[in-house]
Amino acid sequence: MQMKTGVEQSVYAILILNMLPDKAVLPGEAISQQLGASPTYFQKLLRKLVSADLITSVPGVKGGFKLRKKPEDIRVYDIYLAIEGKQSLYSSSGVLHGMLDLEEENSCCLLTNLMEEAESSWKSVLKRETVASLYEEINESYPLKVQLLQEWIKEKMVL
Amino acid sequence: MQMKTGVEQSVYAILILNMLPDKAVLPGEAISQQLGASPTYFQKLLRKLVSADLITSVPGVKGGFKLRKKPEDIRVYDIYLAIEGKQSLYSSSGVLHGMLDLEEENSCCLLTNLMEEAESSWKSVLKRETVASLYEEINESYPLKVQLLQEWIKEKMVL
DNA sequence: ATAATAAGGATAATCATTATCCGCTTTAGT
DNA sequence: ACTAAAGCGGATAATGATTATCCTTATTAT
Repeated sequence: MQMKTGVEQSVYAILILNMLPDKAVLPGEAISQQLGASPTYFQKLLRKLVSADLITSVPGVKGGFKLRKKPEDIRVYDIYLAIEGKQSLYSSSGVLHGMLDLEEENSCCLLTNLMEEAESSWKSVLKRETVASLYEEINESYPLKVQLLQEWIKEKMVL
Repeated sequence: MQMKTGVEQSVYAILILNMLPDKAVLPGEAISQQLGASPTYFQKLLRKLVSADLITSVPGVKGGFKLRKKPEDIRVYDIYLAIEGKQSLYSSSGVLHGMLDLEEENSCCLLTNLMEEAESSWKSVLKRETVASLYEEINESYPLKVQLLQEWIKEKMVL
């Protein structure tokens, strides 16, 4: 039971896009290189972020990606959800049914309630932090490195 | 990102063992049949529960498994931990490092803190419920079915 | 001694995740 | 209009974790 690495990559990808000037756009390949991710698969991740309305894509020769929302309005949870999907961490396999030989009607499952509560507790923490607050943190911790990243972005961005 | 089905099976296995009279023991194969689980793989799960000191095993011709602790002292979390292991839900792949070209020293990772907090929030819910409370619930919901299960246990148990 | 059971290792089957490839569409620049 | 650079979407392969099976050994009641 491990979170997909795609979530981590997506969060940092969005942090990079957050540093992009307005109207500018960054090609997916540039981002994947900076993150050390597989370019082709990383494009699939970006697609999911687009589908989730977190970023927008511009096709064509000067195309690329940029944020769709303000960083304060993108929660880590949104990114998690975009990549992992809405499927819950636990899904009953009906073991209780077999064990007690239950009728179809009463399909309740002891564990399901508890697990749902646990999951929503987990999610609520992910909902607290936004891209804006992450960027603040990272900028306070490594202002110099962020500066360098800014310059790299200016090289690679288009428009 | 899905919890192993082994967690669900283990929880219900332990609920069955909880209904076992003192000194009695239940063969692993009987349990797996009742749960509709693969017998050989289910034995592996039982081994993990033994290693975690949640149940004890008795080898030999009248052998089987029984609870090691009182049901009030077995939390759902203990079972989860026994099966899933202590590995956390999120583990950083060092994407941030590559992105900012960080030195080894400052190996902190933005996301790791948040994810750890989320995970401990998730776990704290699993720590609330015990086998005893689960048994109460199930017995209140399906007293008749539990009765039937009791009888089945009396047939299958040994010692 | 035999039979039933757990223990443990090796290995296979299955499934989700990650990765690659290819053909298509869109658009800026010439 | 043509070309090149980018995103889009489908098919498919590679990888890795989970689940499942098999076989051999150890333990113990009869």
